[in-house]
Amino acid sequence: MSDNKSLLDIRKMRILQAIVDDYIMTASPVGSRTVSKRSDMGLSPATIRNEMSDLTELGFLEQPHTSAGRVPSEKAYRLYVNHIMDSAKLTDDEAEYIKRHLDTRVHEVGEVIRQTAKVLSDMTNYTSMVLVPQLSSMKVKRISLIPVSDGTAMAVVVTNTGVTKNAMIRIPESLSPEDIEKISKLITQKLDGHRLAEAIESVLPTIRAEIGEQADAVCGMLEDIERSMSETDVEVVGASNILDYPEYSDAAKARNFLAEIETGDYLQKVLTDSSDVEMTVRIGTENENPDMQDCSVVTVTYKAGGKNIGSMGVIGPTRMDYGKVVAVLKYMSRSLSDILSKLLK
Amino acid sequence: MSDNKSLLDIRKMRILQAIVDDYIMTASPVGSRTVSKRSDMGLSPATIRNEMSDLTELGFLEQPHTSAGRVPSEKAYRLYVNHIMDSAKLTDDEAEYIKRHLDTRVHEVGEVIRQTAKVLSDMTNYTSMVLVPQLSSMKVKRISLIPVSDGTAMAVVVTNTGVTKNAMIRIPESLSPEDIEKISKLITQKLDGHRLAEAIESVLPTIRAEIGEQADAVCGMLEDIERSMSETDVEVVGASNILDYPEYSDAAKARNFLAEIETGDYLQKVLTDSSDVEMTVRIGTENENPDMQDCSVVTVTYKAGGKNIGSMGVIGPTRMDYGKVVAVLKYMSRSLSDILSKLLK
DNA sequence: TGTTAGCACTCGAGGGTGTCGAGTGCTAAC
DNA sequence: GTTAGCACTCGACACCCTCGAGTGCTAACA
Repeated sequence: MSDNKSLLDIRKMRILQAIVDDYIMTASPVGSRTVSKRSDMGLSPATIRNEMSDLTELGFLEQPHTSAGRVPSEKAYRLYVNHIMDSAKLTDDEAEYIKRHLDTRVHEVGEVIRQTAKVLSDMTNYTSMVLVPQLSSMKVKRISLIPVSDGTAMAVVVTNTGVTKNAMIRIPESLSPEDIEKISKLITQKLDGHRLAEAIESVLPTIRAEIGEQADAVCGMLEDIERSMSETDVEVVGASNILDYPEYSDAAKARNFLAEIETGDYLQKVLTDSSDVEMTVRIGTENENPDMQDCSVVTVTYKAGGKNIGSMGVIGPTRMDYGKVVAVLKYMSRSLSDILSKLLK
Repeated sequence: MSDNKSLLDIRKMRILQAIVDDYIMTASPVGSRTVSKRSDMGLSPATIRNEMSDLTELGFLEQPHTSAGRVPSEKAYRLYVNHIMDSAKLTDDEAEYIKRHLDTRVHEVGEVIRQTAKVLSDMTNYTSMVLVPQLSSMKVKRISLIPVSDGTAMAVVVTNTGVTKNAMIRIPESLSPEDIEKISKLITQKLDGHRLAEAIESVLPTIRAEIGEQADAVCGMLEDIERSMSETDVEVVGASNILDYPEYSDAAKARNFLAEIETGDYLQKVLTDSSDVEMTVRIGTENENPDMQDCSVVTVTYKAGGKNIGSMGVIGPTRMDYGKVVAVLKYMSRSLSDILSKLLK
């Protein structure tokens, strides 16, 4: 892939960039005349045509039909993202906008995540998604069990970073509220400072030793808790934005896209798969999901206390403004990381 | 409005019904020939035409242009819903489908609500919404406070019906976990069996008397809790279904509609406004929201233990299949009420 | 050798025209 | 009161034409 760069001389690169830039703005095929005028390289359309012909042969451009302009191929976007795109700086206005709308006084993680998704979508006018920080990687500080009715209780897990999550779990009907409180204290004490998944295995024997008879019940409860803790939540905003782009003016296509967004399965998969890579860009068919193969997904991670705890991303047409999206995402990643680091102490 | 019935003789009614039925299916203007054939009244198209002309004059039909068929007006839908529509029975298959997909073994309210919304949307192919049972009308059984970090705690409210809700609240930094536990027990004891809103007023003085110094803090906490308990959650499923209907083939229109659905504000308003009326139907411009004025919203309430605790509804084009929607909603209302009544004991 | 002007060619978009068919309203006859 | 007949309307659709943007090729130029 990095061969691409050496394959193309500077001029071809500049022409390709001009074409991609133009196509990103207009969504209609770009002709040699336009490139000649727009790119201040002082070349005539004829020359540009020759170069464009080469670029087409090399697979960077595609021709919808003989006498239309050229359209960038996925390969071109890939090259653009990897080598050409000058990771645009945000304008002062944009940075200002983000600052103003990410309310740092908010004291709840969920609220911060929602705000982040909103800002991300508003800034880019694409669909945004933010993975809610995942507990499984954090250390447990407290697990509280609250009796709800005979047979069910709510478990609230608090991590050392202050992120919380709760789950309804089934409990043996025989347990009294007092029993539950006892168990609650016991498991908090045993799990404190451990990661939930690994702690369960190492700690269970101890628990079993201490409270013989109810051990099985506790064991089941911990498994319930672990299961629901490992469920990931995604905050999605701006799904309807996709209808602003002509590539989705076909109702059936838009429908498939939106239905996929609505279930969230693919988004969740992308975000969790990308949650340890600082930045990923999936262009068109690089998405496994068929309904997503003419859009692109860009993700970045965010941290708290120097450690990756989640990721977020933007979904738009393949012809998205990669420069802006990357700039916004990087900036937002830093902002969110700062806020969370403070919030979670 | 009920005059309408007397205004129209039986034959006009039957013709109108035939037109509405046909238009609901096809979404294209209905001509006299079609009515003549479809409705087995043995009348020639010419006769039908005379009647249709009258119906147009009376405001029940509209003519897109001179030589198209007629389209039902909102007034016609209103009449249809109020008087004509035979509140269709579900087919056995449909009832079976609902039974199969509403898993009665699920033991968590939230999950039941999500399932309900899903089934509702799948059955009708419109957008569905279900209001999560509201706590404010229920009696508190327990309020647990769980320390999360200095300055914040999570409050979990459990009602006598077993519905739970939690909220992050701010607490004075000076409170130790032990203090919090004490307060937690105190307010549970004081509020047990009362409705949250009214209890706060009546109980606060007692609390104030018992724990002088921290009373203000507790007071603030209770207000925080009350505020977030009165927030209503709505589960929405099938927003993208609207793109299946030609009336939303215009991207801009679809966009507005979906954006409105996405914020959920209007849906929430409709559901809460309707949460004490067994069934409501809002047709077209009967919706206050401009973006919703060419769709209809039908809602029903659901109960637990004989008492209304929430509502749910379906949103679709004005030309929706009211008969089916009403039948499904009524059936689902009973099903959900049954499930919740058992679940919440 | 790289660049450019010129030119014939292609093809979609858009506008105009004509036909077709569904539908109407009116009138007169049953 | 119902119906057949008829002239009329109007959108949908197919067809044709023109226009313009764009191409590829060739030959001339620096």
